[in-house]
Amino acid sequence: MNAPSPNLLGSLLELAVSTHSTLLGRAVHALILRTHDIPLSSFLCNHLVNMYSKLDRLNSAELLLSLTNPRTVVTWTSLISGCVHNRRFTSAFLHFSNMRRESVLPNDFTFPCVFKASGSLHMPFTGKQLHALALKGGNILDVFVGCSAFDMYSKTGLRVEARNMFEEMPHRNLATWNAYISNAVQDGRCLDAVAAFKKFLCVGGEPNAITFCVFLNACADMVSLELGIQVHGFIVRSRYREDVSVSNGLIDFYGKCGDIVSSEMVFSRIGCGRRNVVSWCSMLAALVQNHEEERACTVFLKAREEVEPTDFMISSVLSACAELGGLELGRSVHALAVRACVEENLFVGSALVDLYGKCGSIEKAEQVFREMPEKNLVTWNAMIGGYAHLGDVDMALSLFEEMSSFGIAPNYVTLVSVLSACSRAGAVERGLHIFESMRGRYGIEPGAEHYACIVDLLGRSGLVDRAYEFIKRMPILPTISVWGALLGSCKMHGKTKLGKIAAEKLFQLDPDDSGNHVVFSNMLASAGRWEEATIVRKEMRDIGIKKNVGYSWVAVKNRVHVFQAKDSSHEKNSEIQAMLAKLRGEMKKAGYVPDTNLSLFDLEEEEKASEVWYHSEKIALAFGLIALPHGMPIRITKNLRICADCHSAIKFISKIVGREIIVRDNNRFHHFKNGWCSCKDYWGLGADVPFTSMGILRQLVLLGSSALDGGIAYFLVVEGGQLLMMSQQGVLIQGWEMCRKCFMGNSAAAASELYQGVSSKDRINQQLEWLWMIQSWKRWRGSI
DNA sequence: TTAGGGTTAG
Repeated sequence: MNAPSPNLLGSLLELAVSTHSTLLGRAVHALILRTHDIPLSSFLCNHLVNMYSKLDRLNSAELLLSLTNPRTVVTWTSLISGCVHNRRFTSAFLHFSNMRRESVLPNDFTFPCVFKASGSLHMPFTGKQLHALALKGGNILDVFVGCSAFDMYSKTGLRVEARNMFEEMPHRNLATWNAYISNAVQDGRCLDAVAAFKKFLCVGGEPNAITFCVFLNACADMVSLELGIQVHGFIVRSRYREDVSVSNGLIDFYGKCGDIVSSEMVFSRIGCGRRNVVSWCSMLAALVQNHEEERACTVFLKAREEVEPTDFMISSVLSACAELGGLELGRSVHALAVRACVEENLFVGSALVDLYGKCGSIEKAEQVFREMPEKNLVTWNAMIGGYAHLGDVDMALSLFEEMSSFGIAPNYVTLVSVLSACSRAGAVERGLHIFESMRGRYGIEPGAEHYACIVDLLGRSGLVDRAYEFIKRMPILPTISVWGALLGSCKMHGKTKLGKIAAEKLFQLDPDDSGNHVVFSNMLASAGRWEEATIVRKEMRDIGIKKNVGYSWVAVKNRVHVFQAKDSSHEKNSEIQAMLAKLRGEMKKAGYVPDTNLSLFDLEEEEKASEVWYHSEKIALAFGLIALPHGMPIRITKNLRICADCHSAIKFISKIVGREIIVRDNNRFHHFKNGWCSCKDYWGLGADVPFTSMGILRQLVLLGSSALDGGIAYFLVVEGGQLLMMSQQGVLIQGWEMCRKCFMGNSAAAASELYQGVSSKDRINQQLEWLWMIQSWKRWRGSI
């Protein structure tokens, strides 16, 4: 056999790089060693160094470099560029200085790499030294070098140097202008970006896909829908009409401007064949940004049919889950993250901490937080927010201190969490102290959310009048949340007169919200002012505000059982009623008195007691007690807030039956155990907006814990009251029994059928999947 | 005849 030519081998190594295949790279390396004499030529060595460093196999690349003779600037630049490519900027500098130690001079290819490294590491002084070196060698005149130096100055915040660099450039090309516009946008100088774009067009420049994307970002940041629409028109007339990345930029732009309909239009225009993972992510992010979390989850499930999940996609959908309180879907997405090896990603990790914190699984949030190799402010905020959610002021404050000891400065969001933790825990003095030191100590101007926290803090602790005085002295206009906090406190402490003031402000600011009307009428009702309460209810009806219908549901085996108030339609109704009667007797003995304040009509006491007694969450709980094995926690979900009576009743029941009961309402989680609730009797005073429609109930995704064990996610989808199982690609698994068999390890055929729905890009991937499968099965068997 | 700049999503 003739030895393959160096050119052919070089091309094969390039192929290995472009397909991210270390396997191919190593195979070609082996072929080279078999067919070529040692020492290898510099040409082949350079290719090998490049291949290994691009594929992030730095040890191999360094070893190859040490064997290369002579080592030229090409050898070194191959290694350095690979480091930069894999964001190993410090290694890039290490090799750069090793190169200089061998007296090898950097060239026009080396400088862009090291400029990028210093820009990314925010090292302006190193950047300046490099600039001096590039001036001395004359490399700065090169358009690539000049552009990357300009980019470095922009990214390290040296605006004057950046501008000088741009103005002194002998040549500018499309990339230079793109870099200019992009940095202007990132710097918040959007008008400058627009001016540059116009100037670029004036000097006869022809924009490309990147120019459009970057420019659309400027439009989105200025929320200039009009300008963006003009650019859209421009794009439609250009040859970038069909360009996927430009379309993705448009989806993002419309999403940021709140025009979700246009985002969807652009998305659907791309079509199935051409849309890529970024298209899906942009669409997903646009929905999340516009608070369409349920649709975002649906889009995510559809995206899974076409593309492999990325860290971007997973973190976006996790934030949708967190907003919805969708612990089950969130857990299955966590499993996907493990499988996709992105669970350590900064954004994914932060989103997981946020999800578990918001869903009340604080131990899980702590675990993810502790295990994250890298944290940023968002991560810390998510964890502090988790403690705030629980009302654990001590943990929230100690983490806040710890964060400062790591040299991380808090921001607006951090202080909202810290203050809300104080208010939930009734830590009035500490809360006020932190609020007063916001400007001086942390340099943060208090915003509406901070004021709302303080109103809540004062009001909740009974200082309702002081809270009102505080509002009157506010330097900014009080928002819905500020008045909402006051109304809630008034209801809590029976301050009807002040409550009326707050309610009237709320009706002005947010006339369509049913929650405010409900809280107000309930406040009047609990003060015995039934006539006025009835008037508010009538007003609500007259202007067409309806109180949302409450549902509670509980999952038992492979079915979700949904209940409404006074529901008697369930097939086990007689057993449910018997259970309720039994509980009622035992609770009465334990000292339970029905809290009828929240039953909404002017009824006799006896009738009111029975109204609250038949709330949907109590019926769901009674059913759970009948249907779920003893010792198993009962998880109930409710689309509205849990009422005070049910909250008190479930505390009693948790002690009587010795069971853990977890109720997830539209606002938060309640973890009942031995007569106590994790919320410490606080569950927010927010509006009574249902967190989920019945639509999502059908889409509700549940997940058995076994799936998390092996990092394999199956979606259990509720459809028509039946639980169905779906693979990650959205393929329906026929028969729950088969899946069970598969986990029992009884049927290899069932397992392989299950796996038909899972795409395997190459054999290695498939083997890994099988490995996961076997491991999870072993772990599952070990646990029973 | 091997190495390079600007890049849409959170």
